[in-house]
Amino acid sequence: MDHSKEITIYDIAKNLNVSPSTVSRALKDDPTVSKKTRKKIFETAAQMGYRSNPFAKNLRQQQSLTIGVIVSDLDSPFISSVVSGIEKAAGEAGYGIIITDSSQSAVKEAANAQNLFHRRVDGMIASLAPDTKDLAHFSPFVEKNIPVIFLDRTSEMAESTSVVIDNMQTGYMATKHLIGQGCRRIAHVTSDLQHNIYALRYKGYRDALAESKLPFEESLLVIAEPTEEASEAAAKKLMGLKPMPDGVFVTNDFAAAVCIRTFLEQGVRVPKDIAVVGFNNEVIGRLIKPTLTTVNYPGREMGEAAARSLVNHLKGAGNIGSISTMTIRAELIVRQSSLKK
Amino acid sequence: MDHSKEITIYDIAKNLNVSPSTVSRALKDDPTVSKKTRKKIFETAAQMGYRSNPFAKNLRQQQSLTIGVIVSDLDSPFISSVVSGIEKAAGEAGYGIIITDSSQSAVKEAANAQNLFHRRVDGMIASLAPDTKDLAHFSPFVEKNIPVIFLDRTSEMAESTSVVIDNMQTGYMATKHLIGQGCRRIAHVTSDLQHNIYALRYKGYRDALAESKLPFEESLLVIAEPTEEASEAAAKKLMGLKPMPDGVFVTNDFAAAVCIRTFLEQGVRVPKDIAVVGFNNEVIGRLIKPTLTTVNYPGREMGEAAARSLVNHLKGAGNIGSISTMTIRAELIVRQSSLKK
DNA sequence: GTGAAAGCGCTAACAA
DNA sequence: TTGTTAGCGCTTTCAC
Repeated sequence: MDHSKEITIYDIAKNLNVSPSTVSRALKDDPTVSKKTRKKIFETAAQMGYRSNPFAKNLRQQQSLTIGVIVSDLDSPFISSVVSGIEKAAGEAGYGIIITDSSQSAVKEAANAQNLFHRRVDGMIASLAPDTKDLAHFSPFVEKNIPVIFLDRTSEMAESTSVVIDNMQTGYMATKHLIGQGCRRIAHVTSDLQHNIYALRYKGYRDALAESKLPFEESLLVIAEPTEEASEAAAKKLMGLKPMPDGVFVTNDFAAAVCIRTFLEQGVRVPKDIAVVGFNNEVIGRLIKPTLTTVNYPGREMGEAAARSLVNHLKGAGNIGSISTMTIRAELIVRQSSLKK
Repeated sequence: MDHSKEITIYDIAKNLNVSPSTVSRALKDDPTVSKKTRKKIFETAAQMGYRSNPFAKNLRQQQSLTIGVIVSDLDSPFISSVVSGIEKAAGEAGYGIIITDSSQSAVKEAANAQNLFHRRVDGMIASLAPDTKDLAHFSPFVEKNIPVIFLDRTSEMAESTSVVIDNMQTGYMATKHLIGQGCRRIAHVTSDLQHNIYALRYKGYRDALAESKLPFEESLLVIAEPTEEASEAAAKKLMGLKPMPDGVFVTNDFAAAVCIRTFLEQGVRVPKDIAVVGFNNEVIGRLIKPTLTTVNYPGREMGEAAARSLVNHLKGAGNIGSISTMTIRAELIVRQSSLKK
């Protein structure tokens, strides 16, 4: 397509009356090349407008300096902060990232995995789709010894490195906080418990209740996808319970915000009648009234941690699976929506 | 690193007693290869676990099937929806995307451009950093005839294809709406007017005022970056004006939300005392009280449009610059914050 | 319908 | 310190 010819190391070599290998070496700042020639080569390279050809390099070295990323929904605040962290850490290490979005579909996830496999990424970071059941689409990577790091949404099956937060701990922490505020009848609005991140948060919630000898009934557990409609329905369901719960732990900020809005519309006061804790520390939490107590889920840090660990591994530390799970600290951010005292 | 050997077309060829060229042809479904051998080759390729080597292919064909993307802040709702649109359209056309984030810095943007240039992307999509003044870092692409599409944040200097919304029109539309609601003294909170997207919205605002013969004074124009502090300060500034404005057009939803919160805290009623229109249609707009009237800025569509147009061009339609600007329709979403009637 | 052979640009033995 | 050479895996012209 472009007709301005590409400069190669051969052109530089000819121009300077040295051999291509010398140029190649010089360009890598190899000290076996004399300082003087190195300098000369650098200069003419720049002046001739040389750019190295990564394809030739990759072909030779069998590596792409590229990391494949699969996420479930790029267009979400949490994921985009994760990706931004990955991009940062990978970029600093000289790696590029190829991003694919599974749109929450296991089928598309598998297609993306295949695609990235064929593009010969050096490593993978994946956040699984909600409905991903088996990990067969990652086995080509395993066979070829291409490291895969799972992030946030992992699978128990995965015998691999993953970066997660301590979901159980966060569930426990959030519930404990509500108990500390005097709540005695605490509900839990969450998503599909098949998924381990939700199952673990649920377990933390139950543990906290049990520890404080507070009762649990099935009706206090509401499963609702974090859509506007479902969250509104969930809130109404809670209001219908007798007696009404005096606290609720919602595993998503957006859903929590919708719940609060619904409560207020019906004259239920927050936090006085019902205290609310959300999850994710999204920006909305600071803007609604009352401001939202939430769990800060450090997406950026998680992305950075995943990428850094992948790169370290790639750069030949070589100790596969030396760490199998990295747990990033999540913290409770207390705001108005949960403060009864 | 991986010891399980890679299968090449030579292995397949040997296995089947045909020549590598036949295999190469067959794998591309070239009809000059007999149907029978084609089928056999496909089967053994699959069975042997062959994957084509994109580096060799790229080296031969001088193209990477990759699009470089530069954004100013990946971790923002608008940008992430843009990227998600790019990913979708590019992926459908068989292109991968390499994403880089300039963190709003012109310097980093230039570094990213260089990086992508060296990675030999086939095309580029860029959303400029706020402080990017000159476009020198894109000239290597121009010289090599690599198409660059600018998105959203463009530059007048750019003699290239760009995808934008009609910013002037949105400014006009938003202001006109406020006028229609009976506002007579309308303020404008926006960012650095050096940047054309803000300059154009401002012009639209002024045009609407002029058309309705409404007065404008300098004090009605408040420049504030969309941070929490600056937006709060902006709101306070407006409340201090005498007489106080009865309407305000804020060029960012988050900033608008902070303004509303600040107004309400000081006992200023929205929309009764002051009507508010935001910009971007972010999710917060639906959750705050009152819900926020805003301009819907279709990030996903813009990303898709940019990628599709780039890919078309790449696939050899070849008509460089046949379209120089694609304008995507933006629309006003009316909610409570602006309804005086 | 199929094969032989050259070459894309680079790196890394090995030689000098 | 520098040069020679082979080869990474693929495509494509030209020949058969």
